[in-house]
Amino acid sequence: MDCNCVSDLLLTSPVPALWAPGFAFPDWAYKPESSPGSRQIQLWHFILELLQKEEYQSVIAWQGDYGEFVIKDPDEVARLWGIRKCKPHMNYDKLSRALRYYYNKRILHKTKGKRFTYKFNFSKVLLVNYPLLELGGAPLLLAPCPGGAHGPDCPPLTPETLQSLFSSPRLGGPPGRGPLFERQAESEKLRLDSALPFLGSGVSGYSKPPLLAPYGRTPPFPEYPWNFNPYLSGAFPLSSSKLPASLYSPHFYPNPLAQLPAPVSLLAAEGAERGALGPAAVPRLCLPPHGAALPLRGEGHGPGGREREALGDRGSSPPGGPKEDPGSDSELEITDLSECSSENESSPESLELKLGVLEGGPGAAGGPAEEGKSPAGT
DNA sequence: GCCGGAAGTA
DNA sequence: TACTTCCGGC
Repeated sequence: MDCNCVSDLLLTSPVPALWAPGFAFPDWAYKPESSPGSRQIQLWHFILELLQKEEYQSVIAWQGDYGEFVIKDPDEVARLWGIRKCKPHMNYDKLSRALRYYYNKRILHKTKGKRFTYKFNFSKVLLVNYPLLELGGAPLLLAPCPGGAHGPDCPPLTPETLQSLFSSPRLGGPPGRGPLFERQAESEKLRLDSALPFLGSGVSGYSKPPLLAPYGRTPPFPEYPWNFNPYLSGAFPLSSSKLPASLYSPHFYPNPLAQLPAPVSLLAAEGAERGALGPAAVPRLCLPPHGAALPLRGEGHGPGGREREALGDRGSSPPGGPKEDPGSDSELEITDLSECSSENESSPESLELKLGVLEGGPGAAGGPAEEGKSPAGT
């Protein structure tokens, strides 16, 4: 059965890189065709998309530790996921089951004690998709740290370094050549998991930076090193709309899996995943230290809410309203499950959801999130 | 709410 | 393969 949902629209949209503390997901992370093992949108991609969109702040948002997010409105997230997948009967129970399958894959894990709160294992996400950063000929990565140092001895990769890897300050530079490509020295190696403590198992010695005042999508930029706010939607030092095109060019993000011997890629991913292999067994990604501190982060975002019939009451604007979003970087549109085939027995009028600014921005169509939702709680 | 087994689906 | 659906148990 065909599903003629709007997912295609959404998925082929140029979604900008989104945040990770000190790291931005390249746009391939949001493309179904980049989804490992599947041509369809994967749930974690979808979650990232929502997290990236400002208009869904009241539905799902980054919170707590790096990589951690809270589903403020489980029903709404489930509804959106159902729309995307043409599963009108989707609910949070089912969605959460899918999320739980990510536990074993180490893509996600649950933040215990916090309702509706999960945490991304970015190392897995990254390495599965991008096990080896092929640096246009520059020998890179997956090599032992200088001096044979491994593990804790390996200089950590700082957010700044990661930032530099995926941003291109040289706006006039040759396309497809970010700072990463300027690093030619063999000693320049990248090691993701030591620098991004939220990566890996989720258990690390990383101590949380001081909390900031309640954060919003308007970041207190000065508070962040390299102008980076992990809580900004699509947080990136530069507004995504201002990011150099080269940042998203396929040249900049070749698919290493297509270029590398499978064993190497697999080993990298596997090593990062398990973290159990000895250092000699698993090539590590290393880069020299930059000495930059981890970005501070904000906290204290107000609770969202959840009270909505699965496909019924939608409505108004999210708290703060889906404002005009002239700078919106994606052209997402979720319209109607009626376009789904057989499975969709919902009333056509029950679903009309606009994401992003396909035409006139989210405000034009009314955001999916509602006003005055009560805090999630049951 | 959360977990994970089991069976089914595309 | 990546969920979806259902469900018993905690």
